[in-house]
Order: sequence, then structure tokens, then C-alpha cells
Amino acid sequence: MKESGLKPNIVTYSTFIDAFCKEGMMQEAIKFFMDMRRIGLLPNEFTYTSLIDANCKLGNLADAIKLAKEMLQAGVELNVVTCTALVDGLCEEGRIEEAGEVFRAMLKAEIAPNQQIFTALVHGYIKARKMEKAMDIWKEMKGRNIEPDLLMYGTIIWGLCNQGKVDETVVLFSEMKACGIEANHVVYTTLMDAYFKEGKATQALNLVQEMQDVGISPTVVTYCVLIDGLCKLGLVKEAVNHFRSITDIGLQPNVVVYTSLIDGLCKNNCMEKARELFDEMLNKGMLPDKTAYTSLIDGNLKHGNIQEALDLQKRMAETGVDLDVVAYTSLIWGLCKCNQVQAARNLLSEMVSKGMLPDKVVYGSLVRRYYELGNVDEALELQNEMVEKGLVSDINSHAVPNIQT
DNA sequence: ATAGGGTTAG
Repeated sequence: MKESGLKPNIVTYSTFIDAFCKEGMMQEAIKFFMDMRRIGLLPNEFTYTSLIDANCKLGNLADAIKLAKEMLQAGVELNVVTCTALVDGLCEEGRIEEAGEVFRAMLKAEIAPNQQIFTALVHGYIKARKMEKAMDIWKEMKGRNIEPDLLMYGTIIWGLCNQGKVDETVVLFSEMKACGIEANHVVYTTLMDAYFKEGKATQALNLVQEMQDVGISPTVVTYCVLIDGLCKLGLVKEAVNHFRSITDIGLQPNVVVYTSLIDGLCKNNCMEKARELFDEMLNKGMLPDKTAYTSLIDGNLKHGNIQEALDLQKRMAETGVDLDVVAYTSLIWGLCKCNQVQAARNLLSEMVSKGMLPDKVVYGSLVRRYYELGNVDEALELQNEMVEKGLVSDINSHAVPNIQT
């Protein structure tokens, strides 16, 4: 720049600092920040905000707050953009009370709030599971005649769905559309999932139709929600049909979508089809993960195919996929059911040695089997272990592990 | 001229 005869000014420096921040090159950003002051350029609200926001996003809240104080001491006035960066950073760290304080301080300083800071704050309250406070902020925004946009509606809808209050989204969703704000695939997918999870299949399926009608393309996640929802309603044939149509619109099913369907097929007694899909996934060169293996293992165990389950477990180990609590629970229960109590006992020791906490279904299946075999000593030992771990020794429940994928 | 907000799946 010297060669060109042009002197960098505050905007030049701010632009570079912001670019460094966004590239994660904090050392360079700080170097420029020091350089500019050395040559007598005073950082402005843009410079500070770039640095504050970057520190917030890196979780360095202490540095961000320090910079904000420094900014005020340097006589640079706080504005809504800087406050939004701080509010968002604090919310991200779960420090919602402090975020609220920043917001209130801002109002006190007569800085006008806007859509963006309201969204950041609403998001923070939702994340902190304070939906009522989130709704208060939403109302305050409306009271100030600030129109919510897609991000704000999306956040509120997501929050309500999160709290199992999908019914309360109906009015908001209509209102949003009436304002001419187009929903996107995420909002539709979120709503569909919430409706399915509350057993409201009609509403969920209506949304699939509506999405098509308004020309919003589903994504792989949308399909996953749809397939999972249909399977859990026992509509496995429809789920398979939808699965097959994924490629028709140019998408490729991923491991998660395969797993949803495999799990659904297992739970709807279509083991053959489940195996077929699992192999199809392997043939496509996809690597099944923990959940994918566990779904098929669980299905096999519940259908008495112990050998196939053990083969899958072996393949899992060979490909470096660790068993998790769900997989252990399923295997131990299945082995007990198939009279392989020693193998089950070994797995229990293994999971405990890995620091996992077996639940009463795991213990219960072993204890019950030991009693049935007349091995009272082992049964009592395990019951003691259960009590030590703070589990109720409820071995009569005949509980079947309900594997949630 | 340069800074800030949300979200979906097994």
C-alpha cells in the first residue's frame, strides 16, 4: 500500500480486521488492531464490533467484554450491532441473564432495538428453556411495531416445537404466511417432525403437500423426518415408497435416512427388507455408524436372530465403531433372551469398565435369567450392584429395551 | 465504504 502512495485509513484497517476475524486469523486481526493505533488511527464501532463478535463466536467472552469496555472508555458509543454481537455471544454460552442485562442497558441508553437483537435474545431464552421469557420478548418486539421476519418466526416456531407446543405454532405460521413471508424447508421440516412426534400425522402429511404446493424442495432431512414418522405409525410401505422417490428429485439418501427406514422395517417385522437396505447401503460404499448397526442388531435380536446380531457386532468392532449404551442394552437383553447368559454377563462387565451406566432393563434381564437358571448367587450379586448404582431392583417388570434411534 | 440474529433427521 505504501508503494501505491495510498495510505490505509480506518475503513481499510477495519475491513482487514473483519476479514481476518472471519477467517479465524485472530493473531493477524490483533496485529492490525495494534498497528492502526500505532500510526494514530483510532478504532471505531465497526473495528470493535468485528473483534467483539469474533471473540464471542470463539467463546472468548471475557475478551469480548474487555473490548466492549475498552471501546466505551475510548469514547466510542455502543450501538445495537455491538450489543447484538454481545447478546448472541452470551446466549451461546448460556449466560442469558447477562444477555438480558446488555439488552436492558441498551434500552436505558436509548439505543433503539431492532429485529436482529430481538431474534438473538429470543433465541437465547429458548435455548435456556425459558419459552415464556422468549414470548415476552416477542411481544415486546411486536409492541414496538417491529415486524418479525423469517428468522424471527423460524426461531419462535422452533422454540414452540421444542417444547412440544406445536399447536401453538398454527396461528404464528399462518400469520407469517399472511405477511408474505415465505417459509423455507427448515421451518416445514421442523413443523413436520413436531407433528409426527406428537402423533399428529394428518397435520404432518398436510405440510408435505403444502411444501410441494408452494414449491419448496424437500431435503434429505425432510425425507428422514417423513420416513421416520411414517414408520412409527406403522406405514412402512409408504415409507419405502418415499425412500425410493428420494433419488427421483436428485437427492441421495444418507446413512441417517437409511437408518430411519431400516429401524422402521425392523420394528414393523420386515427383517428381510431391512437387511436388504443395510446391504444396499454397504454396496454404495456408505459406512454405517453406531446407530445404523444398532438398529439392525436390535431388530435381529428381537426376532431371535442371535447369530446375525453377533456377526454385526463383530463387523462393528472390525470397522472401529464402538458400542454405545443403546447397543450394549440391546445386546445384553438379546443374549439373555437367547440363553447366552455368560456372554451377556461379559458384555455387562465390558460396558461398566468403559464407564457406562447400565439401566434397570440391562440388570433386570440378567438377574431374571440367573434366577431362572437357579444361580441365586449371581442374581443377588447383580442386584446388589444395581442398588449400589442407585437403580431400583425391579426385575419383575419384564421390560424390553425400547431402542430409540 | 467497514460490524450483528435462527433452525431441521435416525
